Amino acid sequence: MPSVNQHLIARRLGISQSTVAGALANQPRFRLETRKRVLAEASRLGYRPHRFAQVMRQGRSGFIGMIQCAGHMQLSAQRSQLVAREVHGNGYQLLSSDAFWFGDEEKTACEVMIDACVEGVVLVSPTFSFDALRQAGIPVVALSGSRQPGAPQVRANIRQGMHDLTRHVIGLGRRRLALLTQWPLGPRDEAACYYVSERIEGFLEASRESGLGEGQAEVCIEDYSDPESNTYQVGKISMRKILERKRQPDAVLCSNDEWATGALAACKEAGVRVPEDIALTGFDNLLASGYGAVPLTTVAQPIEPMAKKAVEILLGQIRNGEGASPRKVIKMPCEVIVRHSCGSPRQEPDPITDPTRRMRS
Amino acid sequence: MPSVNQHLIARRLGISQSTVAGALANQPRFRLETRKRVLAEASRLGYRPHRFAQVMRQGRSGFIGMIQCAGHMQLSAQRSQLVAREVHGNGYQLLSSDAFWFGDEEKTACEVMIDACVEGVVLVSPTFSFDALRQAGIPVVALSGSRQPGAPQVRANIRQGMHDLTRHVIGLGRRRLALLTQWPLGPRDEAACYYVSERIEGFLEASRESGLGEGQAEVCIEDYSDPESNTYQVGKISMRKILERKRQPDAVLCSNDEWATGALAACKEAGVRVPEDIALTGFDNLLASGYGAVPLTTVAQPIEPMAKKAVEILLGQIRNGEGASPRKVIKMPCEVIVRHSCGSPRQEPDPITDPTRRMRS
DNA sequence: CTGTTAGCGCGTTCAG
DNA sequence: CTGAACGCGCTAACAG
Repeated sequence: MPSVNQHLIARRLGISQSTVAGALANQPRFRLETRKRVLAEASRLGYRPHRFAQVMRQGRSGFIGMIQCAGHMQLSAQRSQLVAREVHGNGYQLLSSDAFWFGDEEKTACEVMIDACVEGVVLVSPTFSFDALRQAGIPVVALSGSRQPGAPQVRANIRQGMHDLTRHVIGLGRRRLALLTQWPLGPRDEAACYYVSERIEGFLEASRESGLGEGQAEVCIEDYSDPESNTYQVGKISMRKILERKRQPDAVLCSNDEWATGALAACKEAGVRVPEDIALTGFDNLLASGYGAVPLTTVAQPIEPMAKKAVEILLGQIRNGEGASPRKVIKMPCEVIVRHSCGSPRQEPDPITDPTRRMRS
Repeated sequence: MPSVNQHLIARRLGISQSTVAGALANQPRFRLETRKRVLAEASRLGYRPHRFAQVMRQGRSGFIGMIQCAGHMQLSAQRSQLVAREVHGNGYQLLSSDAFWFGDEEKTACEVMIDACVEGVVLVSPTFSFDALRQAGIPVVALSGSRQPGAPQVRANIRQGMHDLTRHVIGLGRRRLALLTQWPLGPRDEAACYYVSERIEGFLEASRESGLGEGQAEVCIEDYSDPESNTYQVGKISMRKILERKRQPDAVLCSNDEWATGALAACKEAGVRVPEDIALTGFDNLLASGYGAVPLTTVAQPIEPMAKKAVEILLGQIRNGEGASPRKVIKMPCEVIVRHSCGSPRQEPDPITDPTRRMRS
């Protein structure tokens, strides 16, 4: 397709194609002058080697694939951007696609990758199993998302993040905590859904450590299965249910920032003040979270080091031929981002002297 | 690279490679039985044609490229998702990249596309000029973003959207309007920056139509050039400046939803109520905008028809060999989404009987 | 109806 | 030091 090829350069210089090939590869066996002439003519004509021909000849494509699930979510988008930078930094081209682009989800995405002869694939927040890739002998690494059979995974230490966040909230004097979370729609095996189960574990662990008793640390598992409604909406509806109760928590820990944003809206609607009446937290530290009506206290994942590590592992697999890390899981530490949605430290609220509780009828 | 090729199938069936090729292509000149046998053996061995070899032979790659600028922004991400679906629906593979992935911005992105022999490129919200593609003879279409020399563009009718929104706000009784907008950092020619100038025009036009006089429709052009700060932050800071004034507007129209969200936070900080004291609007109708503390009145672009149209035009260019639409601009209508941030219709506020003005000292 | 042959652009080997 | 020749996997024109 590129109209200017080695043959053309050769003809214009009155030499043979293979000489051009050798000169372009800077093989020392050619006279320096010849090499210079070839290079000059090549750049003058705007020569670019035909990648596809190179691939056919060399066997390796120089492509690394990236498949995201739900790249429209901000966190996923941030991750993929960092992966891309890392891939390019290592001299590869990136072929990216989104599983949601296709009707039949993961199947087509895998075929695209296989067809393009990618040397490896980074799965960004996968929600399906992409076993077809491994069966085709392509090295794979998962960056967050669900666990992939036989592939290493780099992910955040959700448990530690939730643990630290819970302790922070308790440290501010809150005593009736609720964790708002949701099982994913797909299969619920523990390994795949670590991001749910670790949130719960970290939450309960921190509560126990702080001496919170029965009913002081409640886990609310929402089973909201309408795939049409967006994440904010789910958070809003879930929070409404909590606000309808007789006895309300004084802190609600949401499983992500979108939920928390929706929950905030529900509070506002109901006349419940944040953080005075109820403390609210998110997870993931989205860009918007610091700039809403109530800046969110949340947990940040180390997305940059995570992306770096994932690509590093993949390249290791490609080079060492699968010899690197077989079924390893690398957990990287989260950090609590303190903003305004939990307020300042406060005493155990005295139900008699404290007039701030429950403004709604 | 794919270890199973036509040659292998041929050997196993005791026929020649070219027969296999013909049978796989379903050429009617072969016996039905032969074709069936070949197809069966092919699928049994998991044969997939080597795309790169096909490309070399046929000249066409079956790839369509997509370059986004700032794919981490939600609107851009939504657009690219729709483009992807459209591209696949037309039997092409999508090769996508983000100009921000590379250090040197557009240059590498173009090279990637050229190297991959894409047959055309959709530019999603481009902020640079991607002339290198056109120079390489690759058909291009821009979806929103800045105008590309010699390439058709599909974009929203920003002017009409802003016009309708302004009329809506005025219709609710607001009389001191401010439009908050910003010139992009790059070159400021009108054609490229229509999304700024059309906002201004639509705003002023609607104001004039409604009989608003001097000082009742103000355009505030922020020149905030710190590339580090995010969009929400810019909106917040810009709004703060307005709130510091002696005489404040009673409606602030922000140039996008992120700005409006940041502006909302600034109001909250300053004790200014939305919509009671100040009406606030956004633009783009992001997912979050309906679920914040104050659901945003905003303008929705018809992103789905836009994506469809852009791909349709590109395919036309590819097929008809540049003959389709040379330097056409297709504008598609926007729709005002009414939520809560402008409140209900109200009388001209009476400064004496109305106690709601300006709570801050 | 089937097989032989040529060549897409590149990199490598082997003669000269 | 240089060029001729080959083959990666595939398609298409042509010969049997």
